[in-house]
Amino acid sequence: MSAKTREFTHPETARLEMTDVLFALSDPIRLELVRRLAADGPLEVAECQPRSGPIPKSTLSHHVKTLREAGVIRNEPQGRRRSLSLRREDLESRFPGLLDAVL
Amino acid sequence: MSAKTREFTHPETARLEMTDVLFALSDPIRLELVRRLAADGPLEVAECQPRSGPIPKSTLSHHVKTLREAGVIRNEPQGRRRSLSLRREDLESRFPGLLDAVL
DNA sequence: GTTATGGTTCCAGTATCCTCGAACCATGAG
DNA sequence: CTCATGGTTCGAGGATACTGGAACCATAAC
Repeated sequence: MSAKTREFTHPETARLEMTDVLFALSDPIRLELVRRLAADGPLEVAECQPRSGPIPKSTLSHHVKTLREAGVIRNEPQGRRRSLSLRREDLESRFPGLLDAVL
Repeated sequence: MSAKTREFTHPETARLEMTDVLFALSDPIRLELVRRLAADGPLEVAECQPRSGPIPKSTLSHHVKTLREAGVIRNEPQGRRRSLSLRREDLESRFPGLLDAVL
């Protein structure tokens, strides 16, 4: 019940940079991850393995971090696991149409 | 009058990769260049200097090349100069809405 | 408490990219 | 032809990103 689990920092919607978002989406693994989040809703990190084959969890964690820091996804602790979700509304309000064009 | 000037290779519309396009657009200098092309129409390379301050022409040429190889812009010889233009229709047909969302 | 698990962090190695000067190239002007 | 110009290409240095193993951390289960 103690909340020792670190809450990650997420950039505010108003401060999202288009170049950062585009860069985060320009990697095949990350783009696939985002598309799956868009289709299947919130997922745990372990469920985000690319179809092309499993990658080490440290690598996956790195890509998740890149997407989070760019403001594309949210990473929230949920018990022992973590819930990844797409920041749909935030992205839509800041960069209208961008996410739809990418998905 | 001889056409010794090299024609650059431009990727076919059908073969444009979304990750390549997103990556090409994820650099501030290149994004600004694309936006100017969208607003002002075809430009020469020398006219594409960023407002933040002039950069060496070799650097600028490198960014132009990145955009061309990703299929974002066209680079055609025009006399002694070169004409840069946005591949609007190609991008629109391959990735509908993407360019509009970025501009 | 002990253990197993989902996930992050640290670190090093490799690869890729950005930058920029220098050399080069083709064209148009004189 | 000679020269100036717009632009590319080459090469090297530095910065940044991707990958992956190992250590670590907090939680849930036992």
